[in-house]
Amino acid sequence: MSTIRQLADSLGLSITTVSRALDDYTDVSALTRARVRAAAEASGYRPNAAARRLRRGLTEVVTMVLPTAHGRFDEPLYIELLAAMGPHFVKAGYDLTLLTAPPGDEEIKTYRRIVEGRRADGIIVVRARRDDARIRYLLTTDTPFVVMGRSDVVGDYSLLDGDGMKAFGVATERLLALGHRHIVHLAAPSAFTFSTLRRTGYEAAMHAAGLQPCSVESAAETDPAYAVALHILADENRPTALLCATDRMAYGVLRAARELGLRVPQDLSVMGHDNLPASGQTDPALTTMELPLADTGERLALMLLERIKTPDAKPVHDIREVRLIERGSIAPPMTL
Amino acid sequence: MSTIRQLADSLGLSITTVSRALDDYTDVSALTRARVRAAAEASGYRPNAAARRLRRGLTEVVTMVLPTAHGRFDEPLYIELLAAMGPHFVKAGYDLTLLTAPPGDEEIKTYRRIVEGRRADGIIVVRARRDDARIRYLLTTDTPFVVMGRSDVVGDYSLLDGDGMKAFGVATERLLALGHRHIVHLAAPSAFTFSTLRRTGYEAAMHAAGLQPCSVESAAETDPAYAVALHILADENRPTALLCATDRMAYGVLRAARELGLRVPQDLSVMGHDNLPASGQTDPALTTMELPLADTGERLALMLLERIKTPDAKPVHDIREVRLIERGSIAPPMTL
DNA sequence: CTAACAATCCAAAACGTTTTGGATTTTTGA
DNA sequence: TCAAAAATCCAAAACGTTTTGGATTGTTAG
Repeated sequence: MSTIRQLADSLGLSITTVSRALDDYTDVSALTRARVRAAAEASGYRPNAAARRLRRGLTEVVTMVLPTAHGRFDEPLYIELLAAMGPHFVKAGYDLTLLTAPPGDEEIKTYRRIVEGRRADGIIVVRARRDDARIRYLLTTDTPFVVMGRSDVVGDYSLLDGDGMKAFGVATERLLALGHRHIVHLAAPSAFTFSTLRRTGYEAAMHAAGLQPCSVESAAETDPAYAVALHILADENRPTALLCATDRMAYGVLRAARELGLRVPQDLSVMGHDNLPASGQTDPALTTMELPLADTGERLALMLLERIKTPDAKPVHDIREVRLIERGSIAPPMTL
Repeated sequence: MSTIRQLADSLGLSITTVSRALDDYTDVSALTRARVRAAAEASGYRPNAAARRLRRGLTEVVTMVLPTAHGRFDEPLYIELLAAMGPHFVKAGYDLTLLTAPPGDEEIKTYRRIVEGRRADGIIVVRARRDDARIRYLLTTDTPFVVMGRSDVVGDYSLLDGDGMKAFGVATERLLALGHRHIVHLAAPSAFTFSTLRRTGYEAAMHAAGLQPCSVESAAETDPAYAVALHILADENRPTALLCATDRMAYGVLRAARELGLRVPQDLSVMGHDNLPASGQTDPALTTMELPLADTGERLALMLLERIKTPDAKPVHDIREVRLIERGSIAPPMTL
C-alpha cells in the first residue's frame, strides 16, 4: 500500500531521488542509495505496477493463448512447457498471462484485444497450423512473437520446432536395423505441417534402404487410429512394424493388436512420437520420440525475450533434435 | 495506439464525454453515445489497460502460482483446470497470470510480490498442504483468494476439494460388493490432507463391514509404490485387492503385479484416484476416481470472482462429489 | 415570465510512477 | 583564488485513463 511519495517523505528526499536510487542511477550518492534501499526494504515498498507500466509505456507482460476446442485442452505437455518458461519470464520481470480461446473468429478477436489494447509486450503462439490466421495477423502488427511448431505462412518470425523429419528417418532406420522390412507409417492428416515432415522422413529412409514406403493416413487420435490399424493388421500380408505419427495414434494401434491377438513386440513393433505421460504406462511401454520440454520452454522464453529486446534482429528458426526413447514396444521381427 | 484524446478530438467532444459514453453513463445523450460507439469501433480504440488500472486502483488480474519442484511440474491435470477457468475470467474482464515458484522461501516471496505490489485482485492456491505457509500468509492480508484442496490452516477462506473420504468409502464398498475381504489401502504420506481423508474413508468402510482395515504408507509416486507393492504382494497371505491413494501409485502396483506374475484383475484388483490420462492406457485400464476438472475449474473461477466482488461474504467450502470410473482392473476375487 | 429542474456536456484533478531539464553544492585544475 | 567540472539533488511534466464537481443549455411548473 505504500507509495514512493510516502517513502520519500519518510526519508526527507524527493521522489525523484528515491526512484533513481532504486533504479541504480549514478547521480545519487552511495550513502543515499543505501538509505533508500534500506528504507524500501524495511517498509516493503513495491512500485505500483500499473503506474510504472503506464509511465514506461510497456506492459511487462507476455501472453500465451491456449487453443481450446470446446472448452477443453487435453494437452498434458503444455503445463510442463509453461512451468519451464516461468522462471525465465520471472527473472526478466515479465508476467505470463494465460488466455484461452477456441480456434476461429473468437481466437483472432482475442489476439486483436491483446495487440490493440497493448496488453502484452510479446506473444507465444503454440500448436502452429499450416494456414495459421494467428501468424498472418501478427505479421501485420509490430508485436513481437514466437511460434512453436511450423506453419506454411511465410514471413519474418522466430519459431521453434522438433526436427520431425530427421527423427522419423532415424526411427525408420532403427526399425530397419532390427531387421524389419515391411514397415508401415500411420500418418496424421496432411493439414498439419508436422505430419508432412514426419512422413517425408520415413519415406526418405525407406527409399534409401531400397524399400517401398507405405503411409496410411488417419485422424491423429486414438479411436480413428485404432480403426485403421484393425484394417492394416487384419491383412494377410501385414507389416511387422507400425510407425505412428503420434503417441495417441500408437495407443490405438496397441489396442487393435491386443484385440487381434498379436503380441507386441514379438508379432508387431510399434513406435509413436510425443512421449506423453501415458506412454510409460502402456504394456509394453511405448517406444517413442520426444522434444525435451524443459529445454524447449526455456528456449522459447529466451527467444521471445530476445525478440522483445531487439525487434529488428533477424528472427531465428530453431529446429531442435528429437530424442528417441526406446522402450519395450519394438524388437526384431519374429522369423515366421 | 489510439488514445481516448484522439478519439475525443476526432469527434469534437471532451474526453470526459467519450469515457462516459463508452461506460454507459446516463448523462450522455443517446445520439452522442451512438456516435462515440461507432467511432470507437471504427478506429479500433481500446482503453490503455495500465492507465485504467492505475486510475481505478484495481488490476483486472488474477494469479495462480504453480508449485514447481525443481523446475518441473508434472501435473497434466492443471492444464485442463486452467483451460476450464479461462473463459470465465475472460468474460469477467480478468487476465489470468501464471507464475511458477518452487515451494519454500521463494514461493512466499512470490506471493508477497503479488500482494504487496498489488499485482492481482485475487489468487488461486492449488495443491493445498496440511501446514500451508501460503494460506497462512494470505490470511494476514486482505487479498481475496480461493484454495483447491484442503489444509489444516484454520481461518475464513473459500476452498474447493473432492470428497476423498466419501469416494474411498464408496470404492471400498465396491470392492466388498465384488466379494473382496482382504483389501489393503496403499496410502500417501499423511503430510497431505487428502491422504488422511482417503484413508479414513477406506477404514470406516472396512469397519462397517466388520473387517480389519490395513493401510500401508508410501511416497505418492510410482517407484516407491512399486517397491512397497512388491513387498505386500510377495507375502503368502497377500490381499486380493489394493486400493491406492493415487493413480501414480497404482501404476507402481501394476508393475509389481506384472513382475510377480500376478494377473490383474483375476489375481489382484487395483484401484487408483485422479484419472490421469495414462490411466486409460494401462493394461488392463485402471479403475479410478475423478474430480471432474471442467466443472471444478469453472467453480473455482466463479468462487474467486465472487470473493473479489464481495470480500465480506461468508467464504464457502465446496466439497465435490468424486466420480468412480470403472475399468478393467477390478473383478471378483478368484476363489482359490 | 421566472424559478426550478432535467439533460447534456466538460475542465481539471487524480492515480503512482519515471524522466526531463535544471539547480545547488562540492571538488578540481590552473 | 577563481572558473570549470563533477556530484548530488529536485520540481514539474508526462503517461492515458476515470471521476469529481460544476457549467451550460433547454424544458417544465407555477
